[in-house]
Amino acid sequence: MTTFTVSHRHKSREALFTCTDKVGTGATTHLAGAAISKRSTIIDVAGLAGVSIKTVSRALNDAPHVNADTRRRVKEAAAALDYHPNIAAQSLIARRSYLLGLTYERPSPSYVVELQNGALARLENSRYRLVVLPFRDVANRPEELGSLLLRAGLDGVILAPPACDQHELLSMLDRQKLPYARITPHHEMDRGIVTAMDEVEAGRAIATHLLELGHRRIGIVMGDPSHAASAARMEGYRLAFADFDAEPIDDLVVSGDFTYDVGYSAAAELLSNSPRPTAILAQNDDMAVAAMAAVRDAGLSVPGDVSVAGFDNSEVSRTTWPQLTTVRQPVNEMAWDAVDRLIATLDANDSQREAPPLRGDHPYELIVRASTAPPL
Amino acid sequence: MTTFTVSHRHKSREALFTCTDKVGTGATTHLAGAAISKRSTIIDVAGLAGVSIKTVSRALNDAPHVNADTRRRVKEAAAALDYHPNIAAQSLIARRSYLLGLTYERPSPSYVVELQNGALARLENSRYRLVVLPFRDVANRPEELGSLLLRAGLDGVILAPPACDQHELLSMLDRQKLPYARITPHHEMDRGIVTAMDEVEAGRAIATHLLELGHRRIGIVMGDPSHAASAARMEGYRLAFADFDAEPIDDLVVSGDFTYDVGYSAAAELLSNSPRPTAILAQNDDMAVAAMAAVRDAGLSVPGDVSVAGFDNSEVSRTTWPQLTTVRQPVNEMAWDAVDRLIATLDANDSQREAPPLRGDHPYELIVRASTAPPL
DNA sequence: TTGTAAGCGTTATCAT
DNA sequence: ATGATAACGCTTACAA
Repeated sequence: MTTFTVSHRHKSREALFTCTDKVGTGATTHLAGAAISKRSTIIDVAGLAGVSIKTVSRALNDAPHVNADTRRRVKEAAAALDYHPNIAAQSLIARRSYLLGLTYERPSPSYVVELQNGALARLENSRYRLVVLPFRDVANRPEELGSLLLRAGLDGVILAPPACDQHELLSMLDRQKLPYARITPHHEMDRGIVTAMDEVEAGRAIATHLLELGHRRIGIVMGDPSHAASAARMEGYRLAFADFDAEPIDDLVVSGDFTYDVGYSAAAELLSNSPRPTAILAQNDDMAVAAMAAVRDAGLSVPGDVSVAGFDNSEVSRTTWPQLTTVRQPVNEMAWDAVDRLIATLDANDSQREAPPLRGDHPYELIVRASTAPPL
Repeated sequence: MTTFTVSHRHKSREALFTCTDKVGTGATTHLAGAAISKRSTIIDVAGLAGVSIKTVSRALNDAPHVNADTRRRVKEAAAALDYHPNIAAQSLIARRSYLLGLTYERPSPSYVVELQNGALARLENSRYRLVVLPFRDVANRPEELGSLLLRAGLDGVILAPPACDQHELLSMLDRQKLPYARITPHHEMDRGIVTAMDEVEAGRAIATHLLELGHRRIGIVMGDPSHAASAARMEGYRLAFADFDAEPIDDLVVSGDFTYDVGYSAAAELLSNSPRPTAILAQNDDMAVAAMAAVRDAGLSVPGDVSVAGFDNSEVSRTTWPQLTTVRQPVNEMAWDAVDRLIATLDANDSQREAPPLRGDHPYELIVRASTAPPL
C-alpha cells in the first residue's frame, strides 16, 4: 500500500491561494448584493398596478374574489418589477420556514448521497427546502446537536443513525415540539415517525447465504457500536448460525466502525488467525471492500481463498472487482418515506387533517454477486 | 458481471410498506407540532426577567451597554423558558436569510460529499446554513435553475460544474443581484467569485506520468462534455504529448460522461482495438475504476497488461485494488474557499468593508499508486 | 371585489 | 443603562 505523492504547479501561475484582485471590472456587478439594492416589495407592485397591497397578495396567491382583469394587471406589474415575495416575511406570519433538516454522522459518502437524494426526490416540486446538518459524535453530545437543530429554524428534521436513537436528543425535540422522522431499526423505542428496514432479517439473510455455501469459519467485522444496526445485524447472523446448528466463533468477531481504514485492519487481523477464516462478513460495503484489499495484500484471492460479503449495496459494491455480494438497504426509499411522512404530519397540524401512520417498513434484498463462493 | 437478486422477507413481519398506526400512544406527543404550540418569544423573556424587550435583545446578542447583572438575569430567563430567537423575524429585519445554496449536477457521490463537506466546514460556527439544490441537465434549462435559485430565498449560492459556466444562469443571477461563487476552471469568463484548480496543468501532469513510464498507445476516456474540465484536461494531455513529440491517437479517444457504466463501455471499446492500448487514462476515478473492471473482464491484469489512471483522488481511488494512480483535485478546499469568499462578500456589503478578491487558485497533486507501471 | 388596519417576532431609533 | 415605538414585508381579519 505504498503511495508516492508529488506536488506540482506550473511555474507560470501564481503561488498557492494567490488572489488576483479584479475588483473594478465589470465582473463586480454582482457585488452590489441583495442586501443593499432594495428588491421590490408588495407595495411597489401595488403602486404600479394601482391597487392595494391586499389585492396584490390575493392576486399573486391565486386567492378567490379577485377580478380577472385586476389579477392580470397585478401579475404584469409583478413581472415588470421582477417581484419575488420575501420569504422571511411569509415565514414569520405563517410560522413556517419551509425548511427541513437532514442530520447524519459521517458515514460513507454513498450512504449520505443516497439519503440526501431520497429526501430531495420527495421535496421536488414542494415548497420545502433541505438543509444539511452533519454532526459528529452525537453519542457524546446529544444536547449540542439538539440546540443546533432548534436554532436552525426548521419545520422538521430527518434523523439518520445514530442520532435517531439518542433519547436525550429526542426529548429535547419533543420538549420544543420540533417534529422529526427517524430512520432507525430500533423497533423497541417508539417515538415519533419511524422508517426502517428489518436489519435483523437482513443480517440473517446474508449470513445464511455464506452458511449455505458451506462456510463455517466466518470472520465478522462489526460496525460502529453506536449504530443500532450493528447489534441488529449481528443478531441476525446469530439466528442464521442457529439455523445451521452452529454459532459465530468468538475469536473471529472483531470490532469496526464502518470505515475503510478500520475495516482493513480488522480484516488483516482476522486473516492472521490459523486456520484462517474461509469467509469474511463485514457489516457494511466499505469495510467489505477493505477486507478484499486485505485478502489480496495477504497474497490470497477473492473468492478463491476467502469469500467476502458486505452490507448496504452501496455504489462501491458494484464498482469493485469482483463485484460484492451484499444486502441492499433501501436508503433512498427510506429517506423519501421519512420526508413524505414528516410533511404529511406538518400539513396535518395545519389543516386539522389526519396525521399519517407513524411507522413504515422497507424490504431488504439479498444480492449475490461474485465475491462469494463455496470454501475450498 | 452476472448478478443474482433474491428478495426475502421474514414471514412473521408485515407486508411491504405496512404501516402500523400507533397514533394515540404517548409517541404522538411530538405531533402537537411547532405550528400549533407557541414557542416562547422575546416578550416572554422580557416579562420573566422584568426588563424591556430591547434589553433582552441587547443582552442576548452580547451587545454593549448592558449591566452585567441584567445580562445574567436575562440569560437565565431565556434558558428557563427554552427561548430560541425566531429566525424568520431576524431575517426579515436583517434582510438576510442566512441561507446559502449549493448547486451541483449528479456527479459521483464522493465529489458531492467532498464539495458539501468543504462548504459545511466553513459554515460551522457561522450563522449561515446550507441548502442543497441539485439540478439535472442545467445545460438545457438554465433559466429553470435560475428561477429555482431566485425563489429559494438565498443570500448567495455556490455553483459547481457545470452550472458555474452557464452564461444565461449567471446573467439571471446578476440581474437579480443574487451573489454567487463559482467553482470552475474556466479562467476566460470572469464573472463573480471564482475558485479553481488548474485543470490543464493537472491533466498535463497525469499524462506526463504515463508518457514517462513509456506509454504511447494511451486510450483516453473523456468526461461529460458539458463540464469545462473535460476539455481542459484533454488540453493538458495534448500539451504533455507534445512535450514528448507525440500526440493522442484519435482512435483511442472515446467519449464518456464521468459515470461508471459509460466508463465501462468506453474502456471495453478501447480494449477492442488492436494493437490494444497499453494504458487507459480516464478523466475521473469512477471511469478509471470501471476501466479496471473492463480490463479484468477481458482477462487482462492491471497494471501488468494495461495501466489505468484516473482523476480526482476520490475515495474510490484509494479503496480500489490495486489503488489508483490519479490527480488530487482539492474539492474540499475549493468549496471551503468559495463559501469563505462568498460570505466575505456578503459581509462587505453590509458593513461597507472591502470586498474580498474574486479569484482563488488551488493546487493539484499527482498521486502515483499501484495501477500504473511501464508497458511490457 | 377591494381596501384598511392589525399583527407576526425581531432589531434599530431615539429618547430618557 | 434602559425603554417606548417604529420599522421589516407579508397575510389575515374585518370593513366598505
